[in-house]
Amino acid sequence: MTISYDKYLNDKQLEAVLYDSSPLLVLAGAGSGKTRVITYKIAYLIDERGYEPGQILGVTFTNKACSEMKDRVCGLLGERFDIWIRTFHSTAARLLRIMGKRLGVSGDFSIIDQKDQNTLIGRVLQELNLDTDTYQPGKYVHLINRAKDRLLTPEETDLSGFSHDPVFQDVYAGYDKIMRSENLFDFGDLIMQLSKALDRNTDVRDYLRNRFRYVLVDEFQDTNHAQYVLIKQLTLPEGTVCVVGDDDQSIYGFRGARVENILHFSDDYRGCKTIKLEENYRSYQAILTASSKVIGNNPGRLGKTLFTKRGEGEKLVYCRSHSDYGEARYTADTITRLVRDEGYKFSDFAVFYRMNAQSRIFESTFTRMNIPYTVVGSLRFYEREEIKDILSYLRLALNPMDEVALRRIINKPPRGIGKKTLQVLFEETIARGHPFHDPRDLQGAGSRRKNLTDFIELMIDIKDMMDRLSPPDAVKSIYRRTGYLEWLINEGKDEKKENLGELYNAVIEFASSSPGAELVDFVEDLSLSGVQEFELGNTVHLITLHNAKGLEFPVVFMAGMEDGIFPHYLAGERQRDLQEERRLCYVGMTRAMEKLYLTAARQRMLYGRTVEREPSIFLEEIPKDLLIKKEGVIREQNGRQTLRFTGRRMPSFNLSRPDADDSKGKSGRKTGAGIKESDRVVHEVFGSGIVSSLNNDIAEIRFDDGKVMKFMLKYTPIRKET
DNA sequence: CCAATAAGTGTTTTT
DNA sequence: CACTTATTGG
Repeated sequence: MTISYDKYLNDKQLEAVLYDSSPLLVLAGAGSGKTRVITYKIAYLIDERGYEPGQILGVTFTNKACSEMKDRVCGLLGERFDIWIRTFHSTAARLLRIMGKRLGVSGDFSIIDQKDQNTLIGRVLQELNLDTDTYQPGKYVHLINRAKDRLLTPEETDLSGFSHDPVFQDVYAGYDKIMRSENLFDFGDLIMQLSKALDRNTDVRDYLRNRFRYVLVDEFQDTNHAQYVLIKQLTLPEGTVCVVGDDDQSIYGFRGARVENILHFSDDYRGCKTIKLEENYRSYQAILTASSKVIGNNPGRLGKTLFTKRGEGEKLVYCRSHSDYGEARYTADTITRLVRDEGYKFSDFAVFYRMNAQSRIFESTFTRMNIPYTVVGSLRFYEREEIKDILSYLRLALNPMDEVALRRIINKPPRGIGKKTLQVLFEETIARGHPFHDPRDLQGAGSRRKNLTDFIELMIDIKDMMDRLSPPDAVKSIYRRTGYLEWLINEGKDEKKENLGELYNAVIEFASSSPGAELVDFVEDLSLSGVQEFELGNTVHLITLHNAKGLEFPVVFMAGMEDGIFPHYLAGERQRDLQEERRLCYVGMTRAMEKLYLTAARQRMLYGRTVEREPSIFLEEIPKDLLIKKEGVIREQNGRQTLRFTGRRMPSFNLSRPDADDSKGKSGRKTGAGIKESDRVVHEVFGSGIVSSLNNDIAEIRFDDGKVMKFMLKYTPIRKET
């Protein structure tokens, strides 16, 4: 089958898809069809270059990006479960689990998150007799994570170049000792341990090089040193690799990302080819010009200039209100007006903010104004107490050395096991290097001993249930056997009870989407915060700027455009940090397709007190002739206070909507709408066919050449035949 | 051991 | 403000 790639890609995109005679660096500007290039490239490699699906590895950063890429590849190629499309961390975790034996690494580790790290560091500090006031656990968690990003182990002789903290090395060593003895991995370990293990076992490294013949890396500007080294280990010297990124969208420096990796790429991969994608299919020109001006204040950029053929579009609007409430009110009013007068749906809007705490005022205001909304990703599912608790039961059953999990749930629900009894258990088991449930060793504990033996029995039962029952049944049994569900009911914790229901649903979903998978795999997914996002429906999205990357919306509000919030005051002094804030601003602005509103408040409630705020410096960087300024003020009217906004409303140009008729299909948005069973359709790649069945958004299509394939309709580039 | 209450504290972004 | 930790009394 020959795909007519040139029909669906512009010249640069096409070049990037077809080029495979040396390593490839694609500098993809915002909205330039980056994901489209990656997915078509995968299709090209398989269809034209003789790669087996299983020989391709696609690496992304977030679970969201990962599932989108999976879906889009699925839309293009049908279901191909054997293509590895995973996040960095899940790739590493999976490889460690599969290859653990050959790598000399225990494959059944548990994964701990930052909160767990914090409590663990707390214990280390206690053991070292350091008081947690002067030596803050959080600081050491951060330092340890950054060290791991740079592949620095605690054995490193020269950590002085990394941190001058006098006790850092001791804390790191103490932390590492516990991690190893309890068989725990943090996020940094997943990458670092794998990389180090591949260095020690070059046979495995060579095996993997051969297995993953072509590697694609998305959001390359967000890779840290360790991740880049890992990529090099997997792809050098052959260099069958394609990395895609945008130095202007690097916003994860605070967790070790190095934009420099893009700059070094051509040094490490000699003869590498660079292709820039600068045509933007998302936004009107006014939005692009304004955001280009802002990002233009950053020095040392590789330099791209985005352009669009879509036309100038409307000016940006900046509204400064008297308070945070006024800001929310202005946003709500504008949304209501645009829905009423210009035919927008609620799902066309997004409100971006710098800190999660900013969402509250929007939530309450939107509720009052009857605007449906969804807060995206603020309290991640797995971070909820009850979810982590159940997860800890599973973790502990799988890894009896996992003291972090043990401490968490041993008395939840209350089992009469307090500090003293716990101490006895530790002294007799884990401290001696035994799993906690080794019954040989349980001597002390006096009258509380029964409580402990009961608990040990409980955990053995849980392990047994996990081995015997299907994942959903096992989880349900654990709810009951632990007494956890009953406890929640008795305590009247309805919401938590609901969440356990959701967790159960997620397990069912998991079991049906990957048949044969075990609870271990689910635990791993959950630990890496990979829970499927539920359908958002027709709602306004409230979302942090960081989470907004990769998304797009017809109308965007950027809230809290105030000095101290954005740029955030903690990013203040260092120029590096300010530049990252500016890139964050750029990312936010370039999410907008049609209308972009920037809002601020003169004063707002922050941490319990009201503070005065000046406008963000980024506002001054937007050309004046592209910005309409408004002011929200309180007016006394008939003794009542009302809110008014100065400045004229923008004239409604009623421009054609970008995705109204995207006949060239190059923007890759919005596909498969309104398709029914037995419709004749044209698939962008495979040509004409008929929909032979359709359920749950999965369409089976019988193509005219007799081929039958299944597609996820939401992302499949098809339309009705005309 | 545990639940309830009081005092205290530290505030970004996320795999 | 919201969340964590320390203290108290049962």
